[in-house]
Amino acid sequence: MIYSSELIKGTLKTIVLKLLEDNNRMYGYEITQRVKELTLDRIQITEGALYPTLHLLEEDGLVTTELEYNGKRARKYYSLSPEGKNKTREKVNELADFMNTMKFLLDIKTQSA
Amino acid sequence: MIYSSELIKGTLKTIVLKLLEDNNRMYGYEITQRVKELTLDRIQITEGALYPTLHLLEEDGLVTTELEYNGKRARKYYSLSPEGKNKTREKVNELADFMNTMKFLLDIKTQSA
DNA sequence: CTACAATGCATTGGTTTCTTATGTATCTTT
DNA sequence: AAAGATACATAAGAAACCAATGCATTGTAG
Repeated sequence: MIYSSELIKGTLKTIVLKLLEDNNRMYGYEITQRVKELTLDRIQITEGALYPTLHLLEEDGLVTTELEYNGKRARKYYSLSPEGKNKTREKVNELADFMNTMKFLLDIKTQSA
Repeated sequence: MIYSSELIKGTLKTIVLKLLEDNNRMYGYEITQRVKELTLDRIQITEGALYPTLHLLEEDGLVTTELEYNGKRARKYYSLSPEGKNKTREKVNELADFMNTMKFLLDIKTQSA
């Protein structure tokens, strides 16, 4: 099962922040592969979605970047800033809370009216 | 806590289908109120989001409608069609599966590389 | 050794989906 | 009588993602 793209909308930023929290620093392509691997191909982040998101996180001061070369090939490493770490906790908590609410909603069996 | 709107993106259709499955038939305004009530105000569906969604479900043949009058005030009741019932199961299962995956992703503590 | 796949960055145009605002009308409460 | 709640709906715009494309380097299969 590959999740319909609409489901992933709204969670991408949180996923990226969480991965950065766990891995200290990562580059873009690595993030797409890690997510694909961790979710057994169920979530496939496209580059057209990821790069704008990373750039936005940088603009917002949530991540810092370091450009490094592996031979001639450039890699842009992203790391959480202190604000980014706080934001990550916020977003993860919010998502966890949201999932509990949704779980409740989806389990409702009888109406009250 | 009121969830940031981006979180709700992509789940609205599933929420509506699930409510209709549980309640047999409902009208639009009732759906907004029921969701608000069930989620203790955490999820507030705006009418600008709900009505287009309901119309789309109808176009897709997932719901049928009956216009009824309570005095002079019209209410448009929505009910799941047989296809709508199948679709509801699909969407609910997909969302449940997605939430499990997200839960796993958010709990990851160490990197593999 | 050469073509193809994978790695790695990025942008652009378009679509979907939601938000905000507005509009109309009825019913209820103060 | 006014204000708020009920009940429908649409329109303009923004946000976020997708699909496609582009460029360049590195690894691999034939």
